[in-house]
Formats: sequence, C-alpha cells, structure tokens
Amino acid sequence: MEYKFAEIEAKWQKYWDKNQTFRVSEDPGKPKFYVLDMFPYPSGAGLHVGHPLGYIASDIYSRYKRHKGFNVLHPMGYDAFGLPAEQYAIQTGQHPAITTENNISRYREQMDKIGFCYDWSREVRTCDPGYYKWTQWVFIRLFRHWFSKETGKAEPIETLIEEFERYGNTRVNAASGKCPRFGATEWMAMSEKEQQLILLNYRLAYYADSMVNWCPALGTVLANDEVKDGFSIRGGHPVEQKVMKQWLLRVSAYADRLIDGLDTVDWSDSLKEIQKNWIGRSEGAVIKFEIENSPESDTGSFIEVFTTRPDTIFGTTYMVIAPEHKLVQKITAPEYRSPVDSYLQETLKKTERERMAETRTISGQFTGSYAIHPFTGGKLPVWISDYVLAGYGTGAIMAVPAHDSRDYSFAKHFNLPVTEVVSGGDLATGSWDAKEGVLINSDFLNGLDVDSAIKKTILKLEEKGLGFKKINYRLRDAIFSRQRYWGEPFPVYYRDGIPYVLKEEELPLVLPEVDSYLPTEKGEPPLGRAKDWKTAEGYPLELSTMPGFAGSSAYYIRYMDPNNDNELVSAEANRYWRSVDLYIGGTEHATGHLIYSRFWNKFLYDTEVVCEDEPFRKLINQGMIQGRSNFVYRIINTSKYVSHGLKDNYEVTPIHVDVNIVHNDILDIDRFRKWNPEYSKAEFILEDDGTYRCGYAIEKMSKSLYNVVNPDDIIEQYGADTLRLYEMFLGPLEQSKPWDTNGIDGVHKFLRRLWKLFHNEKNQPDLSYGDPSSDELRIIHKTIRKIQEDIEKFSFNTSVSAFMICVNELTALKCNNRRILSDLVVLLSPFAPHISEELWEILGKEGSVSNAGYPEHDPRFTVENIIQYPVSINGKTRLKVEFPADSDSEEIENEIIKNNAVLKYLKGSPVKRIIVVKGRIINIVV
RNA sequence: GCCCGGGUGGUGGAACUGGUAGACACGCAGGACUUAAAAUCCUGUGGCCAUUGCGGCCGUGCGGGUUCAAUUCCCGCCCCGGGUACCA
Repeated sequence: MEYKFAEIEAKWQKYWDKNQTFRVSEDPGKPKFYVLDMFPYPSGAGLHVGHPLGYIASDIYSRYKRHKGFNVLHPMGYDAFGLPAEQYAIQTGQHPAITTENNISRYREQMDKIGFCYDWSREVRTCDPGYYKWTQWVFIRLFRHWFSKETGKAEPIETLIEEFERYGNTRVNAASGKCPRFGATEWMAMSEKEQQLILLNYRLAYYADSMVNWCPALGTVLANDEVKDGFSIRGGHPVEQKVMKQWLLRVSAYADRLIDGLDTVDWSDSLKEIQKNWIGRSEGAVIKFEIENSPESDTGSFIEVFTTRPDTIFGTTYMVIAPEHKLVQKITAPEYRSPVDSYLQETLKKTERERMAETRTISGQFTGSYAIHPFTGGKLPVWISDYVLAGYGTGAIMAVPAHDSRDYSFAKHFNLPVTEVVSGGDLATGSWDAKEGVLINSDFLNGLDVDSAIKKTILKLEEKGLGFKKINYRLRDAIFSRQRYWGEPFPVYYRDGIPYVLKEEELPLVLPEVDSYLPTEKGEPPLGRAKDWKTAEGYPLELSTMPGFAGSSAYYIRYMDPNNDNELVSAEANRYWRSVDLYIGGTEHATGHLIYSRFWNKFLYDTEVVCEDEPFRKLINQGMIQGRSNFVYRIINTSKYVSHGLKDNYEVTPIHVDVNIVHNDILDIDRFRKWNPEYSKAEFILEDDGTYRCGYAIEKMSKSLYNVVNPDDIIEQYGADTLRLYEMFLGPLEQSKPWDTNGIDGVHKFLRRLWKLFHNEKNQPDLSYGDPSSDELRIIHKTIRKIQEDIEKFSFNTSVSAFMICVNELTALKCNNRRILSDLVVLLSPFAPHISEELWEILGKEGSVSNAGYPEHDPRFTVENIIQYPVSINGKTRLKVEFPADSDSEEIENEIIKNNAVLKYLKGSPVKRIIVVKGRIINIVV
C-alpha cells in the first residue's frame, strides 16, 4: 500500500501539536472569524460517527477562512456537569468528577484522531471552578438587576430601591411578579426582611413559589424544555406538577427582544419558527367581567380574562375558569358546592400527564354564578373546566363557541348557546375561527372587519375602564435550581429565611464533598450532607445546584478569554472577537440552550459586559446521523440462517447483527460465528455467489441495535481524511441521513488516486516543473471556483464530488505539474488536512499548508471559446450543435435551421419560432 | 389539529435566478492483468420497446395548470420526517 494514512496522520497531528499551529490570539491587523461547535456532554459511550459531522463541517470552514486570511477562533470544550455522571455516582459511588475526567480524556483522544484545528489552549470545562466562578458571577449580577419596561433593559437594583424610597412602586413599570402597591412612606416603614421580599419580585434571578415539573425518579425539578409529553427528556421518567420554592430566571422579561432579535440573525427559518412558537407571543386584551350578586362589592368581584379576539365579545355565551383559579371557592353558589368540589377533586389530583392523555375528553362544572357582559349587561354562566389552563393568561376565558373550536365542542357537549358574530362560517358543522369576515349581531361593531373590530373593542373597553390591550407570552421564567449534586453551587446564603448573594470576591464557591449523592433523610438535596456548608458568618448556603443550561449559557464568551481570572472576558478580547460568526449544532437545543444563552447574552449586553446583542450571527443545524442496522434471518426453530435474497422461501425471524462484521451488506461468516457463542455452530443458506447477504433498516444509532459505528474503527481502516471526506460526501449537512459505510471505498479510492498523481509506480515523488498546459489550468481553475462557491454555501458534499472530478480529469491528462498540484493541495487541505500536509511537503513547500494563501480563481482560464448548445425541438432535447461563444442569437438562429441534422428532425414541418438562450440552449418550435 | 422541512435510478445523492434530469460515488454486469485472489485499470448501467444499424416512447410522490421549455412556478391531493399541542 503506497498511501500510508496511519503514519501520515500521526505525523501531522504531532506536528500541529508541537508547533501550536492552531493557537490564536487577538490580532488587530487581521479580520477575525469565530467558528463554534456546540460543545459536547462527555458521555461514557464515547463519540460515535454521528457526533463529528458538525465538527468536521466547522473544521473545514475554519481552515478555509484561515486560508482566506482570517484570524480564526475555533475552540472546543466540555459541558461537563450533568445527570448521567451523577446517576453513575449513585450506583457505583465513584465521584462524578472522576467519571467526567475519564470521559473527557476519551473524547479528546477521539477528537485528536480526526485532526481538528481547535485551539486547545482555550478549552473550557463547565465543572472547573475557574470556569463556574463566572457562571456564579453572572447569577449574582442577575440577582442584582431588575428589568425596566421603560428602558427595555436590565437596570441595577439600586435604581429600583431609590425609586421605592421616593415614590414606592406605584410608577414602576417593571417585569415583575405579582406585588401589591405601596407608597414611599410604606416602603420606608418596612423591615429589611419585608423589603427584601418585595425586591425578590423584581430581580432577574429570583426565589419564589411556583408550579414546577417535579421528577420523583430524578429527585429534582426540571425546566419546561427538559420535559416532553410529561416525561423527563433525560431518562424518560414521569414528571408531575407541584408547587415548590425555587430559583427562577426572569427570561420572560426578554420575550419581546428574544423574538425581535431573530430578525437580525442568519438562522434557518424552521429554527426561528420553533423559537417564535416557544416564546408564543400573542396580542389581545384583558377584559373584566363583573360577577352578579358578588358577596363583596369592592375587590374580587370580577373575573379577568385574556383574549386575542376581543372583537367576538358579543358572541360570548358563557365563561370558564381553570380549576386552580383563585375565585373558584368564592364564586361557587352554595347549592353547587358539592358538584363543584367533586369536580375539583377529580381534576386536581390528575397529573399533567393524565390531563394530556385525556386530550379532548370534555369535562366541566357549572358554578351557579353568572358574570355580567360589559356591553349588553346580559348574564353569562360561569363554568369550571380543565380545558382552561391556570398558567396561561389570567386562567379564565370568555367563551365564544361560534368562533373558537374548543369553546364550540364544550358548548355542544353541555348544550350552551352559540351566537354567531363574524360571518363566513357554517355553525352547524363547527366554529369559524378564521380572522376573516364581517361583524354581525354586535351592536357598535356591526359591519366592521375583524382587525378594525378588535381595535374598536379595545378602545371602548378602555373608555369604560373595563379592559386594556395586553400582550401575552407562552414563555415562562426558567426554573433554575436542581436538587442534585453535580452542578454549580448557588452563591447564595440565607439569613432569617431571606436569600442573599455572596460578594464577587468570595467566588468561586466550590462544590463541596459529600458522603453520598442521594438526598438526605430529611429530603434535602445532596448538598445537605456537606460539612460546614455555610458562610464564614455561619449562615446556611443554598442546597440546590444550577441546571445544565447554566454552564452552557456563556461558554462562547469565555472562549474569547478563557484564562482571565479577573473578568468573565476582557473588554479588549470581547471587542475583538465580538460574537460567534458561525455556530454549528443540533436542532434539539432550539428551545433550551439557544433561548437561554440568547437571554444571558442580552443581559450581559445590557450591563455592558459584552458588545453584541445577539451571540450567534449564523447558525447551521447539522442533520442527525441515524443508524443503519443489519439483519440475519434465522429459520424458525433451527440454527440455520438464510440469506436475504432467499428468506421469503422460509419462515424466519430477523435478528440484529453487529454492523461491524458486515461489509456492503455481506456478512463475515467467521466473525459472526465468533461474535456470540450462540452462533458458533450456525449454518447458512447462501446466495448463488456464495455470500450471505444481510437485510437492513434505518433506526436510531444505539448499542442495543448493534448499529453503532465508532469513528476510531473507521480511522483505523481508512484513515481520518477518508472519514472526514466521507461524512461530508454522505449528503447535505442539514439533512438527516443514515450512516452507511457502503460508499466509503469510493472516497478512499479518491485519496489513493490523488496520491498517485504525485508519485510514479515505485511510489517515488515524481513532479514536473514546467508551465502547466491550458487544459490543466482550465481544470484547476474550474475546481477553485467550484470549491470556493460550495464552501461559502456549506455544500460540502458537492465539493467532494468536484475534487473527484478534478482528480479524475488530471489523472486522464497524467498531470504531475507542481503548480497545478500545489493549488489542488491547498483547496483540499480543509477537507483532508493530513494528506494535504504530506503532499505539501512532497511539493517541497515550507511549513504547514494551513498557512498557505487560498488560490485565486482566474476566469481567463475557464472561458470556453466554443459552446456546445443542446438543441431541443418542441422542448425535447434532440442533439447538440457547437457554436463559437461570441455568436449572437441571430447568427445562431440563422445557422441552426440550415443544420442537416436539425432538418432531419424537422421533416419539413414549418418552424414557428426559435428560442436561443445565449450560452444555454436552443429550442425550435414547429 | 396547527407550523416548518422533504418525496429524483437498485442505493447515497447532483442539477446556477425555469434551460441537456440522474453529475460524483456505491452496487451490479462484462472485460484486462493474475496460476488464483486481492488491488488496479477499462466498458456498460433510469425503465420499457427495438436491437442489424438508426432509433422510439415513458420518466423527478399523484392529478391539473402556466410556459417555447417545469425536479424548479401556481392550484388541489397523498406520503414521510421534525416542532408544537386544550396557550383563549
């Protein structure tokens, strides 16, 4: 074998490491470019071939940008806190730090073998105190700020205190929890404890009772994005709703900016759409409905509803409040007490999961009370039903069955009236939810279209003091505490039950040792076991730790200045690197990390720690690599296995077989017999050609399905350059696709043919030093243009094809011209860096190819003098005719009808029209 | 249900703003080299018909439409993948 990839790859990996080839620093003389991968959680299983897909793409782009003269920041690190290491610790007693350290070494080893150009001197680990010091620091800053809706940004809490001292909270327009009104004198009269409790309502990191997702199996609460369909995403354990005191981040304050910012970033539409839906902004109105015969005349005598369709107010025929609504007890009429109580018992004991499972089973109970319609004064029965959610809007609705499908089904079920107020639907078959049509049966709104009616209704409500315009969000504040061990400790202590944050100088607050990773007997989190877990003054420290997204929310900032002990990032480093120019990672982070880190970044922007409002300018979601499983077919009740082509003649059971002992769907029978003792005596019914052919299926890549392919194995067999090229060759980056090794030989063959261009039959370098021929120049310049265009649009699969075409063509010309091959090597080096370095050396060049300038495309070499025009007759391509490139349409038209071959096709039919698209096609219409 | 993607040979996929559909590669078939195999190289390879040579017809999920020309644009449907789901 001439192309010794194993030797070459080891050689250059050592070279890069020794020469620190990819180490970067701020260099004002060069334009910067920041390329980031989503850093991995180092799991015990190591990397499989799916993981590096995005890393390879970003590596290619980084190396390309470097050739183009950019100072490229391309770092890597580890999202090292997390549940699996802790679960493992619970089972085995091994400290999660050790598990994590081991897994990181394994990841690093695997990544090094692929030949990435990371600047490893900038590596970060979220579990390192030198790193999480800054996670804690940001938390303290969040605690010390509030969000002003006046300025639209975070403001120091001192400004709020000043305001309270002067005016109380009556004029404050803040993103806050529910807080009673007070004046300046009242504020001054409050105890410190009372004042602190008030301030908690305003802080961006706050401590409050809230409805949380409690996961008993994991012993912790989870954020909304960590739960799907009522189960935890990590581990798949059931999750229930519970009220608990927890730390939260006031992400909702930034809802508008998080939506608006999406217009300024270059992300895929689908990802933007996911974020928009998750934030769920809806414009509408809050409307007050008075309750008839309310026992109290002042407060609590009305129901507040939120609606996006105030225009349909005249179609309201009843009201619904959520079972958890605070007015439930108050408004229930005595004679309805008992049915209401039993309904409440029935629904409130249900978990979130059960409610979801029973989607669309309609249930509800009349309270016996009536609300008063604000315009007609009519009586509207008030119902309780679980189809109204306590947590959204006001937890109460005005039901308009004619124009809301949920209200419609409810009304039909309980025989409530339906009043049409927007024309256009057929109420016999269903509700008319569309915002189209003309208002009817609606007093002062009659004749208006929906949009004007909405405006007019709000205006009238405001006049009467019965309502106002309101924007609602689906996005909730993020629950930020976890009752777990392996995470960042909160820099928080409690005095008199009130939380206070540590001073910045006291950071990092280092995670203490514990004797066990389980909750204490009192049910406290594991940190309850730590000795002396209190401040120097003796105040107890917080026992929860931070969630997974804490450490990943600002890691891209830390990479800019990873060893700075005095600041999260220096202003100088931040102003140079600014923000991430290209971010590549999976779409699964759309509603978690990518929301939280945008929120953190905006906060840091408001407080002038960073200089860019959005952290990730361009973002690409690489597709998932799925597994491709192989099957053998055992004939029932025998130990005979029949090949795929013949299996239909027997009754068989398909059995998963390790894909690593199958090549191009052909089973390695010896290895199969050795794979598992169960198969040692297996007999086979083979195809006519003597092979055993396996069946296949596309499934998740998973150990249990025996379809996991480890990049190390591929590298051992083919080399890292082949792996890199093949992962790109598989298809478009964004598309999900199965890992199928069937085509890898072709890519490897390409590298061997490339090698041969530089060598004679005896594998000695053999180059020519003259001027390249025009054919050679045409080929290389065509390739320069194509590769460059492809990289700019992240179409790496077509680049690989272009390289193959180039090498095929140069091989046909027996080209070994040094100038041509030098350009080719630079073009290829982002994709296959090891072989490129080796060939660069063979070409007699100094230093690393990664420092070479990118070849310039010169159009003079690629212009064609003669163009081959496809000629179609009535749109069907029939033949090809050559014309000089500078002939104009008229000349071509005149020539083409004289062409013998064309005349043959025309068979004398009269020509109606000739269309000539210059440089493209000729179409003759007869 | 709603919102995004996507359906092209045996397979992965290619096709610039409407302009030669199937590039490149795998697989397969045949051949060269070899005692043989591997490796390498050459030829063919969407389907159907014709095959003595020319060739002809069909074909990008399905059905319509616009156009000289449609994988590409428009309308209606089917299927697959992802997100989200009583969010008023």
